[in-house]
Amino acid sequence: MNLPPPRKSFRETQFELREEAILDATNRLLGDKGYEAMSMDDIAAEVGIAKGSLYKHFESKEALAAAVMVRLLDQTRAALDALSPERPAIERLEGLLRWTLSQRLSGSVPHLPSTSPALQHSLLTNRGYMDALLGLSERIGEMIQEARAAGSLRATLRDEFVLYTLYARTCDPTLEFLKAGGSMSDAEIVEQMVSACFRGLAA
Amino acid sequence: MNLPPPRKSFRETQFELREEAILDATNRLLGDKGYEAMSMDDIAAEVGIAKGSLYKHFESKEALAAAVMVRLLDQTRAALDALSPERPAIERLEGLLRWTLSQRLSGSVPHLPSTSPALQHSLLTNRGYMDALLGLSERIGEMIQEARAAGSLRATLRDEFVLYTLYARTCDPTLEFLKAGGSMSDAEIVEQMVSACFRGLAA
DNA sequence: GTCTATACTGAGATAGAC
DNA sequence: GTCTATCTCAGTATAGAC
Repeated sequence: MNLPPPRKSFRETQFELREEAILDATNRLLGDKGYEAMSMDDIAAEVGIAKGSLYKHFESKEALAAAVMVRLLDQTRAALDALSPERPAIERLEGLLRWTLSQRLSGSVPHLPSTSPALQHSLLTNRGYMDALLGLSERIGEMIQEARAAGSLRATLRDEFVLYTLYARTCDPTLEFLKAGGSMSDAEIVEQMVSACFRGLAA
Repeated sequence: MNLPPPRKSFRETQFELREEAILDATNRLLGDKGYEAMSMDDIAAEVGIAKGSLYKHFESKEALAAAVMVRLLDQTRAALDALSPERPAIERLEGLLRWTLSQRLSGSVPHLPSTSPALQHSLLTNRGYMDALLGLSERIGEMIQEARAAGSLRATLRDEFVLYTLYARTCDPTLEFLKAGGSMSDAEIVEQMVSACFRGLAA
């Protein structure tokens, strides 16, 4: 029943490429300066277009930021599905954390908009964002329950606590401090974070 | 050689009381809405004075926020000194984390200004703040080395990683999500955070 | 659909009377 | 030192020409 995809005109392709470029630029700036410090002028300058043109693609700064977050959540879900399902759930959770931390260290925006209460609030009322977030959370939740059933998670910790903790690690300021310090490589930072998260600080 | 403290006039006392009230109000608003969302109008309204009067006490919004942070760091240092020095260092570190998390859940501002890149930057160039932060970090660093010597810390984790992680837990968004969820008491949240931080998510 | 130019608003900071 | 009123500026969003 699937129709063949309609052939896209040159103009349409150009339009979509530019839209991707806008999302990329916003992602960088958002990860770098945070939501409020990032102005629409900044984005326009980074992309190399006029500020007014941005509003032909996204109706507001909030909508633009939401689109970036949705794209990130979708990519994360894809990365999660790519993890080999034969491995134990606890290892898949570790793999997921490793992937999200690497993304963050490469300059991506954190998965949780913890740096901006204003953005946080607007996202909570955004349909597309909430769908993506709940969809991803459901998948992670299944893995948590699987790990729980296998006895791989500390019994005293609640499922929701585990879920939030995994999300929270992607916006942990420890990442930025260590990266700014410069004495550890990205790979080393990721390994220490994963290790501390799952096995704790104490020996 | 110490002179007796000069007797304070009624006016001076009133002035200092008001200044404390301003710091208290700012602390609440900062913990609640974050730095950028908190306007000087908000603070003035919360204290019950005119906005212009704020500037007779603090020369700018940044200076006011810095004063709040310095007060918090000093209180933390006092709380740390109050921990009984006979207990093992690792337990004192846990006690410190427990104290800072409780403060945060009671509405205080987090120890790290992770919610605002702008504030973060201005604080890094603020003499009083940096002195307080470095002083406190030095004390915590000593406890970390003591715990390290006792073999109580995971060998693969660097000292600086442990230090940053302890600071970072006070601005962990997991706290707010769990508190907003309402299914856990403050005490339970603190215990899960401390447990997960030192002993990890995995069983 | 992209540009330049501009309207509008919120918020930090200041002036001047009392 | 506190108030009211105002200045100033940055930044979101829109208008209108091409």
